[in-house]
Amino acid sequence: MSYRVGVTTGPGLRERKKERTRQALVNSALGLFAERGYEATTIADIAAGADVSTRTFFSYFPSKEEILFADTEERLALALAVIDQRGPQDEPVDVLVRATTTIFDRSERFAQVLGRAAPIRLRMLFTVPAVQGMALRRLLSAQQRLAARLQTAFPDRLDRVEAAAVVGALVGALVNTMLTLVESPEQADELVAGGDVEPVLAHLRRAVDVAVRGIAAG
Amino acid sequence: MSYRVGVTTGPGLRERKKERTRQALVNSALGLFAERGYEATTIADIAAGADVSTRTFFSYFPSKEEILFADTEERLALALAVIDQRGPQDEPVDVLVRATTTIFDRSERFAQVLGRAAPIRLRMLFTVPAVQGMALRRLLSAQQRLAARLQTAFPDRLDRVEAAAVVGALVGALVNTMLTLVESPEQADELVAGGDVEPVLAHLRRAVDVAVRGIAAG
DNA sequence: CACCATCGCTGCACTCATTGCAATTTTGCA
DNA sequence: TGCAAAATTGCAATGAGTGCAGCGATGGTG
Repeated sequence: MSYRVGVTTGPGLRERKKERTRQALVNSALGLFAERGYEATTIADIAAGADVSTRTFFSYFPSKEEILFADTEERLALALAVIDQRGPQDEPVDVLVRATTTIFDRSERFAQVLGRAAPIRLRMLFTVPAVQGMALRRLLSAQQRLAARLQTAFPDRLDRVEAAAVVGALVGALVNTMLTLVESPEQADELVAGGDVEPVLAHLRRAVDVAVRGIAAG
Repeated sequence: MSYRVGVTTGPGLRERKKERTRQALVNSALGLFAERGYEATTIADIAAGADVSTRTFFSYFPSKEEILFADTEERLALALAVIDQRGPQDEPVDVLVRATTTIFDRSERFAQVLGRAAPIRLRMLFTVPAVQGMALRRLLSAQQRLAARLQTAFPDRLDRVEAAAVVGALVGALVNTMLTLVESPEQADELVAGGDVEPVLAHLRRAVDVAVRGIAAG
């Protein structure tokens, strides 16, 4: 058993290759989804496009849906980090709103900075039930993690239940509002394609406001 | 073309037979799910248990998941009705909370009055991703309908976006809290099997409170 | 009552996602 | 160079879901 001292041995060839294959799969999938649509693309197609066997696809992603969410973990991590960096004067709300809008800013929001995945995913969200289901399951799990982290950041302001309720209220308001504003894949496409984003954002701000000030505040 | 006057001709034989088959399918499915679990039950099994062909299953339910939700429409209708019956003095919050707790009372809450479906569904919710996804999709759609109805009930208090935000906040808080409180299928089983429900309800009341008074109220 | 247009049920063939298994190939390291 | 672990692959099988065409039951109609 020898130790690797001195040299910064990055990830070995194995790791790098694996990462490349992963990327190839994601690229292949996104390309095909965008071109022919989700249903019309088989896993065999995706694998072929990445030069691996069909069977190998499943050692990278457990299902066809998952590949559309390959980038989300990292975005959640970003939001969690925002929570960790609470200032001493911050209220839980401040931090949470900041974290949440970070996600929205960098994701379901509109193309520019975004990777390729988000716009395609957004479209599939409207057209493929399985994808919508997966998105919602991930959203719920993300909420749980946000709540846990928020509670950690404010140990003497919140208990677990309060944290969950707070996160749920904010995210719930945002999501339901978003769905009300953007009802069809066409509208989604339009926004992604650089439509006028401001009115949507304005409404989302109102949604945040409702959650923050309470339903009763009307 | 003749008119059916006088006699109250109920649904014809065709309809009645169809309804019976539908019930048979639901019963068969629930029985098998409870007995062997969801994955271990094939659609062929379900169909066999209802004395119809496999193919016929799909003319009643579009997918295996759907059969677990055969009873939900009616419960949503109940909640919508509660909204319609707003009193002149009611605030939107009052009505909404009343409607929402109606749903919780009669469903994901605990066995007693409930049909057979709810407890089984609750268990599958934790163990079968596809079922969870379906549940969340339905929940979102229910939120949209609740929002629309609430807006109709308070035309000059709410616009569509506010209504969506309000409903989203309340339901979001409830759902995320619920998930925090009940984390495993075992806990769910326990509650359904008549465990002590009061502490859970107490927490849910706090969640409602958070949503009503606002995240900031801490 | 006989007749016909629907409607529902069924079997069949097919596509595709997903999984377990066993054989083979690649990579990391001694 | 040589071996053990890890990754890739092909193969076979299961099960969900769909389109299609034939067949019998049902509900009027004359």
